[in-house]
Amino acid sequence: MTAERPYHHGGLRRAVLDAAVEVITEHGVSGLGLRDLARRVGVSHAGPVHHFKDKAGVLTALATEGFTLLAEDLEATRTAGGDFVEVGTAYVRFAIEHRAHFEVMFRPDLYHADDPAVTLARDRAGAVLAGGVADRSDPGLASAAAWSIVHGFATLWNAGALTRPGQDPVELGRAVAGYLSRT
Amino acid sequence: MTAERPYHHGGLRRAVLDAAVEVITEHGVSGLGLRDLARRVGVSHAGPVHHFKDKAGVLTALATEGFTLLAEDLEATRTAGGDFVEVGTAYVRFAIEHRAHFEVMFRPDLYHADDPAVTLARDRAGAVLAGGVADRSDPGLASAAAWSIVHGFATLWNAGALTRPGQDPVELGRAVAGYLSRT
DNA sequence: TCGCGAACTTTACAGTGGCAAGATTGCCTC
DNA sequence: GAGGCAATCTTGCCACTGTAAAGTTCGCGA
Repeated sequence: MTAERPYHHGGLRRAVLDAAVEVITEHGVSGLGLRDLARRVGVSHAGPVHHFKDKAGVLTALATEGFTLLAEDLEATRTAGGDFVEVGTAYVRFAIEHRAHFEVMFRPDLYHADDPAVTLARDRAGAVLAGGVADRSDPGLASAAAWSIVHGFATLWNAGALTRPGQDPVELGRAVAGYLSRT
Repeated sequence: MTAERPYHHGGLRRAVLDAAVEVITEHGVSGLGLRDLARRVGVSHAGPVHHFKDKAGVLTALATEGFTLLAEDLEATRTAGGDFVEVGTAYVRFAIEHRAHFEVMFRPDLYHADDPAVTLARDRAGAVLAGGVADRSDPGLASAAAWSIVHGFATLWNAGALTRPGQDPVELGRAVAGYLSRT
């Protein structure tokens, strides 16, 4: 014991973000506290401020990270030759595996939504989503429908509104997404 | 002036709920404060406690009210002979017109989700949603898909992720819901 | 008329987010 | 190696929040 922690933490930023993910996954974003995060990481209550400025700053960083991860996931399945159902399934998988990130990403009232980094990441993810629909008559509408069905499924599942006993949510999501492509 | 307010407010419960809707609509549920609500209504900061017990109690009441209103809307359009697209459109309309209620309803970490009144109202709304699908092969899956697409559209719209210049969201929602019924 | 319970107020306390000023450290330059 | 500088972290503070407990006012039925 007596692991005298050094004055400089080293990876404070990363540690705070990880702790935030843990808290949000367990208690929801409403249970997030800046001081509590600092305690978990073993740092004084104002430690994180230097890296994030705000509580909203922490969530901004989380949202940015989330959109970036999502964009990478979607781009990967797309370039691997995946059709809409595959990309939609990847969307659902992301929402379930990165529940904390996902929850923050679509609550722009919680973070600095006009931050350059986050808007960039969001646009990148949006571009993949918009470009993957087959309907040529009204691409905007078709992509809205596609986004809606996978996003709705993911949201409802994470809110606990869709629980089906003993069913894998990702496979269920794939089946739901499949409903749209039978056109 | 000097409208000496009486010791007893009279309709405190209703007034607090209305104020909460106003605050959430403007600043999101993260901007909601119990003391702020009391101030807006013109009552001491502990006034609302007697009616709601908690801050979560206020949100529980709001969620209950929301699910009840939604159930009534959906039942009405159903009994008026509406098909899935009509019921789905009603769902979207509700989410947009009662944005504050809708935002709270699907954030069970914010309120007492196991409260008897709210579970009752939620089940009632759920029953209407589950019973309105045409697909006989797998009704559960079909209703999940139906719920997902309208819920996703409503959520994304309210989050500001789907803005189309000068388009009526309800009509857009109807078009999106229509994508699913072309089976 | 009286009293009882519901509705509201007052007071108090622990905890929160944000800010300012100070302490500590690694690093870069000479 | 020595000195200085900027990044990093701490301490102390303030206004504010939610919640609990005890006191005050009022409507209403016996």
